[in-house]
Amino acid sequence: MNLEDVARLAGVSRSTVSRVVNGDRRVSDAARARVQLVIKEHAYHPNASARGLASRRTRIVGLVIPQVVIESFDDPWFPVVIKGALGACDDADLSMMLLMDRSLDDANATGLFGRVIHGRHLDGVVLASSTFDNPLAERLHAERFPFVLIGRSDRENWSFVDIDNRRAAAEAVSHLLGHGYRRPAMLAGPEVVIGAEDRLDGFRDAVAAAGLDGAHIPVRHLPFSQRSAYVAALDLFRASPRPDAFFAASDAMAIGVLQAARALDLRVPDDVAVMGFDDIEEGRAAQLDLSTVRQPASDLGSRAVAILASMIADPARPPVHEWLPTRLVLRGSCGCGFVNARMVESTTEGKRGEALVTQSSRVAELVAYSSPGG
Amino acid sequence: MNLEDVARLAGVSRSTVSRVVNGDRRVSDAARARVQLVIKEHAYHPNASARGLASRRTRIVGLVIPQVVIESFDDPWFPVVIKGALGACDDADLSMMLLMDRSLDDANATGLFGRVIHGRHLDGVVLASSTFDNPLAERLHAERFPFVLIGRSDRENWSFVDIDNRRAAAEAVSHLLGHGYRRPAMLAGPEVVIGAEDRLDGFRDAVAAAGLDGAHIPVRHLPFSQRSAYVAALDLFRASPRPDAFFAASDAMAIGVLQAARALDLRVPDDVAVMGFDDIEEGRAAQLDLSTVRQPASDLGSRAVAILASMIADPARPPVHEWLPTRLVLRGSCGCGFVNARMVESTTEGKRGEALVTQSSRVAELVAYSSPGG
DNA sequence: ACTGCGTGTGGGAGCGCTCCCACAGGGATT
DNA sequence: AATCCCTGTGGGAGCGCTCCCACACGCAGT
Repeated sequence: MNLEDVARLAGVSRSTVSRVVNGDRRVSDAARARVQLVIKEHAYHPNASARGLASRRTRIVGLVIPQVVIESFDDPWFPVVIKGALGACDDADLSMMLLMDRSLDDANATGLFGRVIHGRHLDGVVLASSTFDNPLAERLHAERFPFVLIGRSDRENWSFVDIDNRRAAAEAVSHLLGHGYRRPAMLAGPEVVIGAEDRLDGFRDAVAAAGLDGAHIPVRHLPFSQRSAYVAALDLFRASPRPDAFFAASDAMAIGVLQAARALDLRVPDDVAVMGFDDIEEGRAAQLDLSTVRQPASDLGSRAVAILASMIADPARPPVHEWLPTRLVLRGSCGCGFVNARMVESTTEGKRGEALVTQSSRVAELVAYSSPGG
Repeated sequence: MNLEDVARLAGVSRSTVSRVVNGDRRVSDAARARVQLVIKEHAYHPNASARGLASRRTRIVGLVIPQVVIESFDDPWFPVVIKGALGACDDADLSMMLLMDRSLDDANATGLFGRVIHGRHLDGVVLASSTFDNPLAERLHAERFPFVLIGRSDRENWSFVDIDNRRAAAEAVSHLLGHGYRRPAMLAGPEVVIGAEDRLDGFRDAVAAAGLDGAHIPVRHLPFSQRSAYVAALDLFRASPRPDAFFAASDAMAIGVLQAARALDLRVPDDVAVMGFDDIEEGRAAQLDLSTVRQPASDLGSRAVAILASMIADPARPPVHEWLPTRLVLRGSCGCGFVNARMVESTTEGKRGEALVTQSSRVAELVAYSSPGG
């Protein structure tokens, strides 16, 4: 069953069928009705390859998974991004191809870069790897291949979606320090990841704003995993002076800190307070009572795809920089529970008013707080 | 840059270039060398759409994510399957498209089934949804579209890869009951999932083998999530008689049981023993000390793709039923820790000697065990 | 009547491959 | 010397679409 067959059965030309299939309005109602009937009765579906060949559009977009994520797939952040991206693809009538970073690194012809990008398998890609050094994006840009980053970039003409990591982190840490803790420590992510460094900068902003001397504050750069954080926290807990508040760059890491605290019989938040980042499902378990920063991982994926779709539709489109809102979620581990404060939530809007989701900000109503540490 | 251009530059015909590109051996060394040089110098890559149109092969396979998984993406099992599948695609020079189950359910022409399957976007699909009722597989089979299931099926002519859930579960529960617990309970998965029911059957096998009366043993059908298990376990702990051993159909559920035990100040494994299934990364954290059944999730994904690739290459190929090995991983929560037994591991080979991975079986050396429950 | 324009329709020429068939030339077989 | 096969090569005919151009037709403006 192909276009020609449908045309014959409907008593029209190939062109007319093509117009009906592609939603061209310049078709008479009578012809359209006949064609649609034939299409439905014979379950006709246009051949993707033929379409791709003729139109130079495959309607497939790629989602590139960074090597870091593939290695430790226990980070629940990425699956949620995938889910969001997949939903947006569905809405835009696109298909989504999953690609591994390393396949694209390959400078040779044999790698996926050649086969997939040069072979015009895809119309564009979403890159979830927002590292400072990004040779893949560099190359895509050089070849004028449409792409969107998840995670900001300094390059003005690259499109991205991101959250304001620095501001969100600063806000969270300011809240943490507001409970009176004086010896904060940070478990930061890998140094090459922009978002991780932004969270560290936000941490430093808050530390400075609290009037603490940043010079002696411990900061550890680690993979985004529970295990690495567990080990690092154990180590820091044995140091002197012992930290009384931890800011972790991800919830998985924060859970590692909680485990380390439990292993050493330290009470949370009495002996040590913990603030995470992400608001993953596991962290929401009642017993952990983990305070954290909620980020819209699913929206990050879906907005990236939506922007990519618009770039593909209009290559002349100027680059888009979209900031999504985060939200401080206060449970007990930051000290709110300890001081018997009322559970509060406050909100960080997306930067520069570009936020798509707007949420009303509830003012914190802390009943009282005291300094547990020193 | 296309085939024709390469041919002209190399001084050969289009056909010869095509042969070189596709690894046809019937080309002289001289001609091959010249063509390869031109290809390399001009970074030529065959156009995927044109190839697909002419050869009726896209070299893209789909991985269908079940609706259940997409909804609760906190189950770390599936990302690992994806990772394995992606690796196998890379090896076989295939691309992988991610699809949602619901898109395919759509009986209408507009759904992905029409666009992707009928539109010949794909050469085949891997279905990770191994439910008893599987209309999607039914339809694919009816249309002679290549597919492989992850999870067994009763249909003889459908290919699948799976683990022997029943035997692995029976072995795990037998071990658990071997420590002397007399009031086991099971937190089973959703009733529609074949693998979940197999684990339940294995549980019942072990219960019967231990001479216990299965009639009064609590079994709860739940989603594969930590939270649902937490709630169910709390409930069961309040019943009388209180269970003294839990078998959970997944590690996430087992962790929910551990949390419930902690919430009620029950000691593990003194007051209650717990056995999980999956051996996910989180479950390996030292403090949880969770005994479980390790399953090769990554291999499940990669083998499914490999089998699919062979089916695509040879459509006449008889269906493949492949069983991968599991392994009982004994930590403390099953009672081994409690009774001060030596840490042991034993192995379940894949059924019928079809196992790809063979591991030597270490004989359990339990020093002693006693019945904590009564 | 001639021109102009907007709408609906048809047909040709690709898009860049693969696959089949034809055929040249050299060596082995009759 | 004629025949056969085997290897290496070239060219034609698609694959099933999209896109462009041509053109018929009706209706207003001159």
